[in-house]
Amino acid sequence: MSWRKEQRRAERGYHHGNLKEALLQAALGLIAEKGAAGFTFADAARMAGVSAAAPYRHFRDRDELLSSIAQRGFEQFEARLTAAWDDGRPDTVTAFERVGRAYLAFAREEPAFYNAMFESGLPVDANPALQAASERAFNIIRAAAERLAALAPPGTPRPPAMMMALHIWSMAHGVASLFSRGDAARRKLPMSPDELLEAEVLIYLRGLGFPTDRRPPAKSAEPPPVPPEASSGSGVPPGGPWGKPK
Amino acid sequence: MSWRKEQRRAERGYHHGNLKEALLQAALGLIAEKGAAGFTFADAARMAGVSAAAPYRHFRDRDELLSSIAQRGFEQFEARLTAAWDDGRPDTVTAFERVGRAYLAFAREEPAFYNAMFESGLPVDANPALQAASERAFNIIRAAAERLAALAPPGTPRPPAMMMALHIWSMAHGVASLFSRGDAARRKLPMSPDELLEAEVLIYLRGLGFPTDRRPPAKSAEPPPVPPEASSGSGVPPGGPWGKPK
DNA sequence: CGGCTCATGTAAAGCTCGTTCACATGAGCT
DNA sequence: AGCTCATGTGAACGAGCTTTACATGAGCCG
Repeated sequence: MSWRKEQRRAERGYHHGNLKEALLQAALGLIAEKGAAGFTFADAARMAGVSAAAPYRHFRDRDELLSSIAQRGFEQFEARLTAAWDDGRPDTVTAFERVGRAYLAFAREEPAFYNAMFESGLPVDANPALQAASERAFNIIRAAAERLAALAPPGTPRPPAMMMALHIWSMAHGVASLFSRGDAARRKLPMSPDELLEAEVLIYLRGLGFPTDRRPPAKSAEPPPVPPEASSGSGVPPGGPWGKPK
Repeated sequence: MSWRKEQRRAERGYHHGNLKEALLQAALGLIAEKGAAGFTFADAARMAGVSAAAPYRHFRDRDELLSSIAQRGFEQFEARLTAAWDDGRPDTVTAFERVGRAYLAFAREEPAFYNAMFESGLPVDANPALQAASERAFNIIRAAAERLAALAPPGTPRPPAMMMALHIWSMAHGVASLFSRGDAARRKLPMSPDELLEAEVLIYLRGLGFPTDRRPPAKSAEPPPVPPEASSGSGVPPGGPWGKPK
């Protein structure tokens, strides 16, 4: 069985040339397959065709590899959230919902990153760079919440943007971890995780007094038509975000 | 170092007498300390004062021990949620919020159980007993949501109880995993996880049209934390669930 | 070109863990 | 008293993590 390794060596020489990147890619694949817990340093080395000790030239230990992946994940996460937010276009509520969907999409499409970021149990605050990356990502949600809070219907107390951001984050994370990943996704649900989160966010926003059943006329003024129902007895618009009751 | 084991043996004889339970307790302690990932079968055996092979007389493998703990956790979880719900007394909304707090309290006070149940990555659907226990716990939330849904203000579409239950679950789980456990709890927040979740749930319920600023006249106590200044024009209570804006 | 140096890779070894196996012990029944 | 079987032991295997001493060769300097 040794000819395999010999051949690899023959193909690429004694030095790999790009081992660090190769290890990251290998780890990413392994984590996607078996989870951060199941991934092994040795496997990554094997996959890259080097000895088990080689990775230590590039990462202090297994945790540092995991950390690197998590950090990279937070960066991509931030990028995707930023793109989804698109600076609040075409209107704040629409963009806000798009951020929520982007959160779920990331969790679904990048299970390895998501796992390393949120489910690997590595101490986020141990690595300053990691913590910073994590905060940058959260700040997108926070900035969006800030804009949303500024739209609070007149006459109502303005909700703290930070609180809103934390709420939205917890909803997205809760839905993602419980229903949108791995075998958790196998739970039988009356609706898709995306729909579930969208409804949740909409109901929440309505609870804050935002008009959510209809979008403002796109381009112009944000401070939108407060739905007439808002002044009625219960303040609840007809037809819930979950669609029409059957 | 061997005198240690010898002495243990001398104290308790060849047979432990209650090894299964001792292992469960040991594992619980270890998981609380180092997480489900960090816990080792060997450590549990050591802690119980037996050889590394002894546990295999009581558990097929490490996963089965973890599974047992998770199951026990779900049972305690169910018990606590049931107690908190108290069949909806003194009123549905109050009881509902109490369930939310019980969720967080459990996550905080029983980190080992919570870890095994939700963060250990073990396949819930692999073990039927485990799955059943998990479902029983969820059914408490679901039953509570059912009752709450029945209270939907007249004239509004009744929200699907299942959806409400999933929403509440995701909020509680999201807050618990992000802010209420381990080093995640070290994130600096403008409010406690309990307050965060309570506000989140209240806003959500308000989004569904439930009156949340004041409880229905409970027969007994039910001290109103907020002065009853509720009578602005917009149908939105002044002073959000997050308290007074400063 | 020749030689030096240092980043990068290797092999071997020590440790822990999970797991299995053959064997030991003794509690409880007959 | 003797049997039996559940329960515990020790040794052993393979695998992973990590360190250490050594090997290789790419890039640089004269």
